[in-house]
Amino acid sequence: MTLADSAIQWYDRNARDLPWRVPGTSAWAVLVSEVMLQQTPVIRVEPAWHAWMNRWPTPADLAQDPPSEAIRMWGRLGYPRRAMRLHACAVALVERHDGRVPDDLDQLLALPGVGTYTARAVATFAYGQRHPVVDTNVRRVVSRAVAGDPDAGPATTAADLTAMAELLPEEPARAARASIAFMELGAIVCTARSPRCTECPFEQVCAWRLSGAPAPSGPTRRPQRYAGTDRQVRGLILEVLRHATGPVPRQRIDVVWADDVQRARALAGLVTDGLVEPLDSDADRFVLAGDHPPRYPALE
DNA sequence: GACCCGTGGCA
DNA sequence: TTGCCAAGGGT
Repeated sequence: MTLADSAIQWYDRNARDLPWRVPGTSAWAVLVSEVMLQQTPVIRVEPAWHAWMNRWPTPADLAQDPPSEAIRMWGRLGYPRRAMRLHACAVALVERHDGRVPDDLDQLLALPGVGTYTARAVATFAYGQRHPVVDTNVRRVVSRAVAGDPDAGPATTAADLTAMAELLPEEPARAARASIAFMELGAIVCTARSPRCTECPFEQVCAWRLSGAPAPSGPTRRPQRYAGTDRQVRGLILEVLRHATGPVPRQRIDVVWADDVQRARALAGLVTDGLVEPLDSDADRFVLAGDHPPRYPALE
């Protein structure tokens, strides 16, 4: 039995019940789930995904609202640039693809916020095509089971895709199932910390396990700080703007962080990224992108 | 390839 | 308590 076979067998008995896996889920719904799942845990994505799909069932629905609404709906999922790109993606789908999600890999890749992983995930899970789909889970599982390494090193896209391609069954539907099975395995059994090897279908064949499951050696990747970074300051500023019902005076932003230089840099970054817009030329009021106050009809 | 981009939960 | 980590993408 191949690795893919045993992974699929395990998946059939142990897969989580996730709403975007329900047969018949639209490609748009799959795409939204994939973008939300970029660096955000399933447990936090699930309610947000339901709310999002309920409000914007199709790309056209989202494209009709301003980016600010997408940023607000994004809530505290983190990396709000993803919300903005998902909105831009909806606009692109309307403009270039008649409001539908394309099934072509290159067309998917050309969409805002859609990279190597997400394009392949949509083509595979929404359209049943045969592509290697490699995320952090797959890289870890393959790294351990096949290469015998405790952890995958830095992502090397081409090599990762090649490695996974060799494990895929020929039949597309079964290849897709193998990919989701590897991902699920990495998510709930072959975890980064304290893997549950006794529950793993690869227990008897895993190269890492067979070599005694050595701990990772040498320096791992450098830790990601958060406290005190620009990211924290950006988060605090955006938090204020998300809850605002109108233009926010600079004074209300000034109070979220004491360091003038860092605060100004963070705000400028948000503007550069297109998440925030200065409302006036002297930049003393701010809004979320596209969130302009009503104007006097006489001026229109 | 290195670095930047949020947020929260858990060991 | 705090470091680690979570279905990446863009520059």
